[in-house]
Amino acid sequence: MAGIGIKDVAARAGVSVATVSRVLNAHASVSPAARERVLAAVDALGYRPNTLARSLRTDRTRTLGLVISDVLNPYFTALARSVEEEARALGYSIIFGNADERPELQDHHIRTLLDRRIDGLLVSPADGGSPLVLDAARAGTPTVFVDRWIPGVDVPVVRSDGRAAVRDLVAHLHGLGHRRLAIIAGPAATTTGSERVAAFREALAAYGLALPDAYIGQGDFQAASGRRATERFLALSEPPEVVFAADNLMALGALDAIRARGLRVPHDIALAAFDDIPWFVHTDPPVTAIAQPTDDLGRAAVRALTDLIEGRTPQSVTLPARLVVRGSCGEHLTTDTTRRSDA
Amino acid sequence: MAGIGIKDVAARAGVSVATVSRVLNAHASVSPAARERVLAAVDALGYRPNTLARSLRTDRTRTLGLVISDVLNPYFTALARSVEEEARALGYSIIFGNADERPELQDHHIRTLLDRRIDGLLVSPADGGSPLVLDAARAGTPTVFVDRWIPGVDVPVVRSDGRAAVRDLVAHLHGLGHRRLAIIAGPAATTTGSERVAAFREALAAYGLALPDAYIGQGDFQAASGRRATERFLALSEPPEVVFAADNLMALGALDAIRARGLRVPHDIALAAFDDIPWFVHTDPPVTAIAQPTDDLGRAAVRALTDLIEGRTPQSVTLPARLVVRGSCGEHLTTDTTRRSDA
DNA sequence: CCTCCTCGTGGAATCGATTACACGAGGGAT
DNA sequence: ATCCCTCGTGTAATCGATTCCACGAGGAGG
Repeated sequence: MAGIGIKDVAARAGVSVATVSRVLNAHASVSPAARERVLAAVDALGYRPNTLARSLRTDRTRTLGLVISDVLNPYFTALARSVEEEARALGYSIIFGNADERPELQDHHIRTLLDRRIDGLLVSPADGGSPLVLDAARAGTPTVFVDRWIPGVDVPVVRSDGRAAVRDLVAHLHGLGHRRLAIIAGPAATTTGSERVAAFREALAAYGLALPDAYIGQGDFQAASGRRATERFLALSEPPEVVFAADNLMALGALDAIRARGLRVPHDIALAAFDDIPWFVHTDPPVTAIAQPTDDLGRAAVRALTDLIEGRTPQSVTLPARLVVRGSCGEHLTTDTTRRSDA
Repeated sequence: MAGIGIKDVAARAGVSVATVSRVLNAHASVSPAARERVLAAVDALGYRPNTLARSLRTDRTRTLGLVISDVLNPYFTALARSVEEEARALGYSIIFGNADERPELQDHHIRTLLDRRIDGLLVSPADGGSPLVLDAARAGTPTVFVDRWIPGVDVPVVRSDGRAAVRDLVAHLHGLGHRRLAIIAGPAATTTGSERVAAFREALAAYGLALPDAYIGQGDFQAASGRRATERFLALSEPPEVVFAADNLMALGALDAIRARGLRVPHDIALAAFDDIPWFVHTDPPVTAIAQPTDDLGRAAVRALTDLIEGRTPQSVTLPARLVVRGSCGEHLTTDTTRRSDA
């Protein structure tokens, strides 16, 4: 029923299937007359090649898999969007998998992506040691890490370096008089989870400030964990003056917790976040954040992956993040650097 | 190289490929001994069936296509997440396409989804008359509309009805003394674009209020259009007292415009939005919004589609939306009905 | 005029699964 | 003992493309 095949086209055009295939793939030589008739037949029948059959034969799907950590996180959806856009421009399709920050769900998606014989894999690993990711990379599936990576795996990495921006942030906070600074970290098993803490600690050290364990909240990059960590901070006998959330969702959770406690930002406690999102302009108060060049990251990741697939030598890329000061840490000293929401 | 096939498994297990296939598909009768050896071989070789070949033969991919209007819109990502979750529970995979509210991009994705021979299509059409969607539905691809639909096409629709909630909203606004109410509409070509205006107009009529053309802003469900429409409202000689944005992104744009103008919500102008998102709790001020039961919509849509695919009779579903009052329209009278961000 | 190449073309193998059909062995009924 | 079913299994066709190889026609060069 729903089956117009290459044979039907061949019959209508009065040629063999080989010739039809050659026309469709701009292969070898085909006479203008035959090409004409084939194209006419394709058109008349509304023929579309069966990509399953094609891929089975050629062992290429022109499809990339992208496993993102959390679709509900605006940072990752922005990343996904730019990845898809660049891939489309390069003639590839993207199949997404949403790991929801759960390693087993990540593995599920990687498994089904590999089963679909994608040409390459783009991952921001939800944990440090997923055996499947490692297997995939070792087994020869072209793989690129984006945002997060797994140390010791020889795979290109596209990410942004937030250290300078974190230093700027700490300078800003110190300048406002804050001395007791806390962080809500991501999972230690993720690079972004541990690196941001390290960067924060280093930056504090430059001002002779320590980062006591009680001021390190353990989160999982999701809102609920940000709320829990913040509640714990607020219950301390000496609560921090500033909470720095390692991603935007945990910052949301922190706001929830602060609000539930009846406190005000920044008067009672200051807040800053990693990852900038359009809503931060309009929160109460506007949130000071570290912005990543999301679109560039997505583009670079796709380019690295297609380079790998097509036999060129891929480049790891590290782009700088930058601090965007708003009002959530106190007195707003600089000129307004807020972003428009469609920036 | 990267090719462990069913033949290899058969050879190692000392059986034919037919037997291997039967074991893997829990088909007909296989002796326990043979089954045992096959499973052992599968395990030892780390064999994974080639889904391309399988689908080519069986003409089923156990994959559904979901074309959403905009990945950057939290409403749609929440929908996508629940769709994927339910599909996974039912043994299906999802391939997403992001239309970015652009009909031609929507068609591109529908095209590639059909080329991939998905078993069914879930669409929230970006415009009213995409020929491809119609073709797909008519050509026999099981199709379900979600959120938005195209009138006159005989396809199940899963959506929510906001009329009651809009009436509640208008009652709330009227009760606060507002009389000049404006709306930022979505594209007229989308059902959600026109219906929300109609519901708003009806509700106003119940209070003897009119909806002049000048108070209908034409948006496209994206932030920039919300900003433009709001700027136009503010430039009127008699600006509205309330702006009701037909989706959350246009509400974001409206906030941008209001803020740029140096005005305050709700003191200078009130704001309400269709679609509730976690950030609305923390904006300045918290935004009164109409919440859709996103998770239920996603689940119902997948069930309707799989019913269609598997030969059961699918059900169209309409679920009610509900008003969530916060502070953005003025004096906060009711008890706090804000949502926690992980609700 | 004969040979040789090139060009356009078609036949058929192939990718890796599923599945209709055939077949032999074994058990129960008569 | 004979017949017939059932059960487990293998052989081979098939899905819809791509692509190697062979082949005939026609032009160029000797």
